Amino acid sequence: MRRQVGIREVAAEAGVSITTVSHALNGKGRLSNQTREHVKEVAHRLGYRPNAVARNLAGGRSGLIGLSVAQMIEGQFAIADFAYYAQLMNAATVAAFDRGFALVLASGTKESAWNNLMLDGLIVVDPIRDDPVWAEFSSRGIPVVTTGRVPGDPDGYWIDNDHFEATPAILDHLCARGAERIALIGTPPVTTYATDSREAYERWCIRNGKESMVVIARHDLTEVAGYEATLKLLRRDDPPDAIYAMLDRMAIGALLAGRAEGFAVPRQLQIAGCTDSEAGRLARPSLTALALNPEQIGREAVSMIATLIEGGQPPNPHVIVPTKIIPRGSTRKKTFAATPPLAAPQP
Amino acid sequence: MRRQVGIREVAAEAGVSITTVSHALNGKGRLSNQTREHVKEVAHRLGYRPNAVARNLAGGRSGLIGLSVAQMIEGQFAIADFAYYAQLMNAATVAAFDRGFALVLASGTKESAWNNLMLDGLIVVDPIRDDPVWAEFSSRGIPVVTTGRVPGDPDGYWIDNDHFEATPAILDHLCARGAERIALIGTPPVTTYATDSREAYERWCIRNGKESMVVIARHDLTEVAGYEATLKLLRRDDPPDAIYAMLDRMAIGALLAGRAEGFAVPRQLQIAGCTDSEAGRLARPSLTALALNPEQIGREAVSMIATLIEGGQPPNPHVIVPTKIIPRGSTRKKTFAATPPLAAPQP
DNA sequence: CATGATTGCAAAAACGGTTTGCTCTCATGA
DNA sequence: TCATGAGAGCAAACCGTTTTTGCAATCATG
Repeated sequence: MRRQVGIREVAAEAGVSITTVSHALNGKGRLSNQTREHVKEVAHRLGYRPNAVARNLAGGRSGLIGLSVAQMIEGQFAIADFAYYAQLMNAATVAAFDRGFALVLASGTKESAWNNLMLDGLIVVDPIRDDPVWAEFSSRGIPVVTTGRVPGDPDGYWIDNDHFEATPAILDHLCARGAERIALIGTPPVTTYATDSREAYERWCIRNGKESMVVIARHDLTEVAGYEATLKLLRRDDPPDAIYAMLDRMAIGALLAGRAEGFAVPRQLQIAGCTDSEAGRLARPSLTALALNPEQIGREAVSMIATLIEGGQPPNPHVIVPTKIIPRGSTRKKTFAATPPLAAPQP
Repeated sequence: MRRQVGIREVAAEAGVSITTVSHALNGKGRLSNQTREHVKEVAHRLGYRPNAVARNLAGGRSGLIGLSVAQMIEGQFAIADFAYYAQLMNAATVAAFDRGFALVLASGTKESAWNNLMLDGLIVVDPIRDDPVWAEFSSRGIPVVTTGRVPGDPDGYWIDNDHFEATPAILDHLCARGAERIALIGTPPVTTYATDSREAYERWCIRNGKESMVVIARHDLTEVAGYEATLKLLRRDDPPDAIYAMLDRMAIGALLAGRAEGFAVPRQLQIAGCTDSEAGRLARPSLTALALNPEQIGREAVSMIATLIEGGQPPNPHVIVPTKIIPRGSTRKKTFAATPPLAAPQP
C-alpha cells in the first residue's frame, strides 16, 4: 500500500515551497497566476488529497459536523419518517466529505460526549421550540444551521421548504381532481413545518370557502397514527372526499384505513401525502406526494454550515428549497357525470 | 471562552515533561506507579481532555468509523426498520465518542468520497452477500466489523443475536398461549438474520410436528408489506392462529390486516414481531416483541472495531447479544374451555 | 569495583498541513 | 541616486499529540 502523496511531494515536483502549494491550492497568499495554475496542475497530476486531519489540527477544528434529527415530543424520542431522513443524511454525508468534514449523529448523544470530541458546527433537522441541543451549541458560540426554522425565531441560519406555497398547491391539485371536502391529517405543532402547513391549510379553506377539517395524529406519526386519524374522519356524518396527510407514512395509514372502511381510493377518497418515498411508490394505489427534495436540503445545510465554520458568510442566511407535486394513483382524476364512467357505478 | 487545557499545562502543573504525561495517561513507557498516579490526578483535576485531532494526526488515523446500514435489495435502497437502526446508531455514536472516534454514515456514500476522508474502520449492519462496501474496505485492509454475519462467511468479526435460540423461544411462547398453527412472515433471505430465523422456524416446525407456513414479504418491509403478507395467510382455507413477523413494522401491518379481515387479536390471531419499538408499544393491542437490544449491539460493535483500529485483538471475534421476549397484548393468554371466559363468547 | 542491565524521565522528531514574517526583485518617484 | 513600496515566494514556527531516542541514576553481577 503506497503512502499517500503529501504537500511536500507536490512542492518538490512543482519546484516550489510547501507554503506556495498551500497558498496556491487554497486561493490564499500572493502568487502569480502562473505559479498558482502550475501548482494546481501538478497537485492534480499527482492525485494529491490534503489530509483533513492535519488541516483540522492546524485550523483548530475537529472537522466534525453534528446532525441532530431528534424530536422530543412529550418526552418520547420520535422519528417521523426515516425515508426522508435517510435521504437527507446520505446527501449531507457526501456533501460534508466533499468539503473535508465528517457528519456525525448528534441526536441521542449525551452532553458528556461532547467533551471528548468537540463539534465544529451543528445541523438541526426540524428543530422544536427550546431545542436543548440547539441551545447548548448556540450558547457555546458554535454555528448552527437548521432545516426548518426554529419556532418563534425567524432569524438564524436555515434551509426550508415553502409550505405556505406548497400546501395550497397540493390542495388545488386535489380540487382539480374533483375533491370538494379536503381534510388535513396534521402533526403536533412543534415544528415550523407543522405550523406552516396547518396555517396554510386554514388560510386556503377560508379563501376558498371550504370547511376546515383537521385531525392531529398521534405523536408517533406512523402508519397506525394515520390509520386512526383517518378512521375518525371517515366515520363522521360528512366524511371528507380527500385527505392531505402531512407525512407519507400517515398517508399510507390513510390508504389502509380507507380500504378497511370501504372507501374506494381515489374514486371516493383521494389521498396525498407530504414527502415522497419508496413505500408510497409501492402502495396500491400509488401515493400522490409532495416531494420535499431532502437531498438538496441536506446539501444546502452542509454548504451553509461549512461556510460558517470556515469563518465566511453564506450568500444568504435563508435558503428555500423548491418542492414538487408528484401525481400518482391515489389522486387519479375522478370521472365526472359529464364523462360516462368506464366502470359500473358503485351502489 | 477559555482555551482548552492541553498536555503542556498538565505537564507544568505536575512538574514533569509532556512525554511523561502522555505515557502516564496511556499506560505506556516505563514510569513509577507514583508518577503515573500523580499525573493522572493532576490531569483529572485540571479537567484535561486529550485533543482527538492531534492524537489522530500523530497516530496516522482519521478518527472516523463508518457505519453502513444500507441494504441493496433488487437495486433498491431499503431500510428495514428505523427504530432499530436509530437505537443502534445512537448507542454506537456515544460509544465511539467515548473512545475518541466519530461515527459517520457510510451508506449511500459514493466511493469517490472515501478519498477525501479515509475511514479507520467500518461497521456494517446486516451485511448482505457480496456487500460492495464491505468488499471495498476489506480489500483495502481496513478493519470491518459486522452486526449480523456476512452470508456464507462464518469468520470475520461480528456481533449478532442468536436467532437459532430466540426463534424457537418465541414460537414456544405463542404455543404456550394456545397457538396451534403459527405462520412466519419473513424477509428476503439476503441477511443471516433472515436465513437464521427462517431456518430456526422450519426446524421448530419439524421438531414439533407443525405445518410450515411462510410468506416472504415484499422487499420494502413496511407495514404495507406485512399487511399484504398477512392477507395472503388469513385468506387461506386453513388460516394460522398466530403469526411471527420478522420485523416489527410488518407485525403492525399484520395487526391492521387482522383487524381488516375481522380476526380478533389475540383471541383468534396472536401476533408477535421481531424488534421492539415505540410503535409496537403504542399499537392496540400492544405488540409482543422479541427485543434484540440494538443499543448493546452498537456498543459492542464500536468496542470491537476500536480495538482493531488501535491494533489490538478483541477478546472474542464473535459476540452474541442476548435477546428477550416482551409479552404484550397481542399474545395475551387465550381463555380455554376449562376456564370460563370473562367476556361473553363471540358468536 | 568495573560492567551491564534496568528504571525513570526528558528532549526531540514525527504527523501533514496553515500561517506569519521575512527576503529578494524590480519598478516608481523624488 | 536612493528611499519606497509592491509583488512573488520561501523558511520557519505552530497546531497538540505520540513515539523514538538518549541520558542519568540505580541496582545486580562477576
